[in-house]
Amino acid sequence: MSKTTITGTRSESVRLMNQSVVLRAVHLAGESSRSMLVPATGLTRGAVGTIVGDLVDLRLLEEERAGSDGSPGRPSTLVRPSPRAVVVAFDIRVETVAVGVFTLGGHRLAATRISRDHDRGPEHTVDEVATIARGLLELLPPDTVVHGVGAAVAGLVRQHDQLVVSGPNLGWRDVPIGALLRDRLGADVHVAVGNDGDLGALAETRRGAAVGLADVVYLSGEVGIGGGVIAGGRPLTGSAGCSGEVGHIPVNPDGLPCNCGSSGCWETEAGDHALLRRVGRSDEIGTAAIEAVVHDAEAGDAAVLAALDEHARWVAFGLAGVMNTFDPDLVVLGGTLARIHPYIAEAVDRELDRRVFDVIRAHARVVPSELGIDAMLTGAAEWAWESVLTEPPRAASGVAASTILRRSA
Amino acid sequence: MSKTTITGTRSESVRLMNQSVVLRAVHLAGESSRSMLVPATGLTRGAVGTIVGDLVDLRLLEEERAGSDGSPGRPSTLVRPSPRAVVVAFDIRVETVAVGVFTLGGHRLAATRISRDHDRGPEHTVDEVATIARGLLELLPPDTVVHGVGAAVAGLVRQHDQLVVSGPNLGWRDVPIGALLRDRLGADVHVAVGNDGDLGALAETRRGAAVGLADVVYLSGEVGIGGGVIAGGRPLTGSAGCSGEVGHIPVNPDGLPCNCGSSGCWETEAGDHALLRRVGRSDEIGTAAIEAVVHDAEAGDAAVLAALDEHARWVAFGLAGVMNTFDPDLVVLGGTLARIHPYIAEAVDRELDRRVFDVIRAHARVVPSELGIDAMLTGAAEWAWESVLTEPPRAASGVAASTILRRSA
DNA sequence: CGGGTTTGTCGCAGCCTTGGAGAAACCCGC
DNA sequence: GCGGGTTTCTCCAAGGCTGCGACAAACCCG
Repeated sequence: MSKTTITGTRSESVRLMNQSVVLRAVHLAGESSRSMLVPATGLTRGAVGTIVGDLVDLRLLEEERAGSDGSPGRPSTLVRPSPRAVVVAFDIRVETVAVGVFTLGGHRLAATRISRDHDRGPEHTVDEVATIARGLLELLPPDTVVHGVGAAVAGLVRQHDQLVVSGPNLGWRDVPIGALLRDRLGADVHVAVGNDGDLGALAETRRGAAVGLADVVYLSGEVGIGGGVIAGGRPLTGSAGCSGEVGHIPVNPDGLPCNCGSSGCWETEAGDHALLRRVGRSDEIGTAAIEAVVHDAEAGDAAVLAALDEHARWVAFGLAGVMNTFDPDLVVLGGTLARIHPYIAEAVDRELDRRVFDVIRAHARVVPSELGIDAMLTGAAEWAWESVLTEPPRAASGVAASTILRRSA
Repeated sequence: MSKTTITGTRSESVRLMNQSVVLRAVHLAGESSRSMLVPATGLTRGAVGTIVGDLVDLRLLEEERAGSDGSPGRPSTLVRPSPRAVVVAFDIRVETVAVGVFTLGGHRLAATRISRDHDRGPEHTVDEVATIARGLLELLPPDTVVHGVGAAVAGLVRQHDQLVVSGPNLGWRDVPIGALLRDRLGADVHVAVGNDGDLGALAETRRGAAVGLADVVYLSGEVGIGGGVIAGGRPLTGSAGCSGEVGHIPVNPDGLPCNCGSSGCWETEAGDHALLRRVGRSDEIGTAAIEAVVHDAEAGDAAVLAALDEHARWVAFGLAGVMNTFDPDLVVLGGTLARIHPYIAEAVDRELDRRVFDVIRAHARVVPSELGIDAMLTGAAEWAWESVLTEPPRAASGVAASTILRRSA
């Protein structure tokens, strides 16, 4: 049960907060100059100077004397994320798994995606991704420091013990994914696990279609419909960290049974299965089947287009509820919803015009994802960085990449 | 469009934040001792001492040397909210309007509720409530200071201009309620306006069934179904301040038209009209009609009980979506939903067991409101205090009650 | 009257800000 | 091409504010 607590600020935490603010600013904006950080953080030149110094000492940032940029005045020192400070990100979804290494600032140094073996358990999946991660780390300079591990999982993640409580589409149940990854990569590495929808939302607000926006809803449609919400600039977590499961809003009293145990959930009407059902291909599954539908739509197949129109109405039916609930700046559609967006956008908009409050509709746009399939992986990296971003001195407990290589060998 | 900004902490703002923390602690806990405030705020004795001194100077708190309380040691100085520091709260709903005066700490000094004249416009309503407020203030000591005005309105409130954009059940549209109240009470008084559901949620987390909980959903069923959400300890606002309209989640593709322009909204299936329709009394409206239904249920009327059972399924149908969306600690039912709770609780629970994820269901309870009809008024007071709680020095710009009496005469 | 507890006060350390000196680049006029 | 003026940035020392810790005093109880 989550409780609210209020805590006073002690003077030592002022420095901590300002380190966090400066580091976050560089992380979000990428390479900056000291003088750009002054207005961005609201601190003075002096404070920025010492704090950047701290962060350089922690090997999180690098400074470089800049050459002239053509403008008058002395050029400001450049500040950039260190390319030796990285996190490892995992994206574990139904059909594929992906591994990536990301620097502070969100630059992707390397990434691999492979198809997932459905028949074997979570341990096998963890072994596989850990092996890939090792392979990626081997290619990096030996002084690279891993500051954390992030994992996006297509299932409900209970935050306090990082347990995948339920991943119906993965076939997982009560999988201690956080502990498994930690065991496989070294007990002292910091692991952050999140729901795929939540991390997709995080990624799109940091690196994608919703950069800088405070109220964002992300919808991923892979097999089911996952959701993630950024509210007031912060990820919505809920009591156990399981919020944002908008795919399981009941929308059809006469609907089909859902994997979750309920029936008539939004994802049973607006997910992949529903789409394939509507085009009369209930026996097919997976990305290939969806691609075939998109291909036929592109070719102008009237039956498919009609099915997409019907599908759009269901997408909008649920989306209207989500928008009236959250009053977002932006709704980002990922996965299948992004893929079919061109063919459903008009019908969705029409339905939303009718069902969403005018005040909300007036400013809320619905756009396809910018990050596409990489949203979750990017989000996992952002999630992994979060711990260092809030408390930069933790960077001191980062683990040398070489240590992880020895451990997992 | 809401944007995220990050700002560094300057040393002067530390004091501000700590004043806010101490004041908030006293506001929430009521009379405390200095020594109790030390663990509650995480500050040291010295800091608490000087900060309490500041707040006493601002006439927000009072100190009193305590007598012995039986425990060993020197009794700690008592700290309590000043009974002279008040806010005025308004609750404007469909059938009635209410006015109250609340001290810091949430104590209600006086309150009045009258029925609302449906046929006259918002200006008339504002005149009426302002007159009542004047009457209540006249009864208070002349050195009373009004630190703000809060209003709960049964409609969508756009925060940036405090406009009631849409209050279909009130018959209001684009009413500048904030400006009207300010004009009527004096231009220098701080006015905070909020949606009734949002303020109900605030009230229940501060003074009602959800005290101290971080993730709470409040549902008010008067004519429609209003909602309010506290997420991560903070009220969910959304981009324009119009979030939490869960009553307008579409739940029935074949549903009836809704006042909002859509159809099949949750409130068309779980609101008062739907209940009366199910018991075959579509021609009746209002609290009296609902009371009659409750009376018949109490008497064991089989048809009414069956209708309530059907109603319960619709209540749970929408509620399941809300719970999967927010993963709350607690759902608080207000208004009609609280009134009929005894007759629907079992059926609602059964349906939720089936439709809500187990992890969420395991900790989320559904309870009737503790504050009842006063929830919105209490929430309006809390909302009014919010500005002073965040920045205590603003108390210096409170307005003497006598000034308001002169102004509005 | 002694033990235990709480409070107030004082010096110390940490953090940020201010303001001035100095450095580095640009522009312009000679 | 060169030097002065301008702009912008960095660095440094002084100053103010804050919270922290330790001590002594105040207070209650047995």
